[in-house]
Amino acid sequence: MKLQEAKMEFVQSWGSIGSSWGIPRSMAQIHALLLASNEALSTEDVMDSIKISRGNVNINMRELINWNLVAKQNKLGERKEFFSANHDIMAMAQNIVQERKKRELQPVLDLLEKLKSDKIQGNKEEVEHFQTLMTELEDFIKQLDQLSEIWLKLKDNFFFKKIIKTVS
Amino acid sequence: MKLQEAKMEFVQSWGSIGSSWGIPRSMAQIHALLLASNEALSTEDVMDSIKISRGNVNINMRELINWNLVAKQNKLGERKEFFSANHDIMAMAQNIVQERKKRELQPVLDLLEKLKSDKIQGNKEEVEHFQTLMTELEDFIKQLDQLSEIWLKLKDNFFFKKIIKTVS
DNA sequence: TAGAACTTTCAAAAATAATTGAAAGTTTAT
DNA sequence: ATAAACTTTCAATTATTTTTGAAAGTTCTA
Repeated sequence: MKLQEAKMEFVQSWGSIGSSWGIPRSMAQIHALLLASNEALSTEDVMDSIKISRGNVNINMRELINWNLVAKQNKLGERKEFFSANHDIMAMAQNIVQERKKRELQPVLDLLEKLKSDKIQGNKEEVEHFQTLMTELEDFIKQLDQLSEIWLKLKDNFFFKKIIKTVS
Repeated sequence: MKLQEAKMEFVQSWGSIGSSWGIPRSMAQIHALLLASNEALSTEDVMDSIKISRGNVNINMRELINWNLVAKQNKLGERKEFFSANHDIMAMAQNIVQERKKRELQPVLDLLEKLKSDKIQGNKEEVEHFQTLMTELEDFIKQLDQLSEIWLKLKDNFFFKKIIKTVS
């Protein structure tokens, strides 16, 4: 199998995976292409490789930059902009988690906060049931947060890793 | 604020949150409704509460049952089926994680496996770069797996919790 | 300051995903 | 066996999301 084919298969699959996690197919594909590429690519390189429009590359590249997954590069003597992925996979994952936490966990917390603080009127038992639910959901989300902290430690703390291994 | 309003606000929000995580809005809404409800509900109860069609309720309810988030119930003397959510939030989260792992992480692992095992032809340096990427992604996914194990422990092992607290 | 090289924007089009609803299927009671 | 009560299915419709591409905007060079 030629490298080019392998790369393209990877790009395709990463695209569909992203898609099922709520990340636009093109964004995931661009990311995969840059990850798999040794050197920085221009907008046109990307357009040609994955056959998508200029606008699409532009918009999704911006998003990847926002997520800190990709950075702009300049090549000496070239006017065009080039792009390269952050090749540290663990840092990459951290950024994705961070970003989704910010975008999608925060709204839940806000909602729960609001519904917990409001004085709710109704049948006592039912109100209690509802409020218990709100509290439990909040606890759960806090656990998720804690878990991502643990992961950070796990990632680069040898000592910590050992302890977990021992206890598990 | 009346309990009914609070519930409905929760149902709405849970719907949009689900939506942004790649879960159909109606499925998330039905789940929220059942979570917030003291007692089991019938298909018609759900149709009326969130104003969606019978078919929609049926299909999404089946999916919720597949995910082990909801169970069928029978009421004495009633012919209809009733549905109730699993009210243990942590178990619920576990099921969701499990389900997504199965559906979306497995395909990635299969892909990486395949691309790692194939003999890839091309410029040596580039091939190496590509293969390193594949290996790193695999490691990363394995870490995710490990993390979900740790979470299980964290959930119900007091001793473990303590240790983590100490080391963190 | 003109114009070439390049980037950004965004309304419209295309692709994808979710929902409807009525008909077909099933089960239960008499 | 029939009919009523209920559930399931799925082709067609509707809603949502993504992508396109051409025009507008920007920056650089001479």
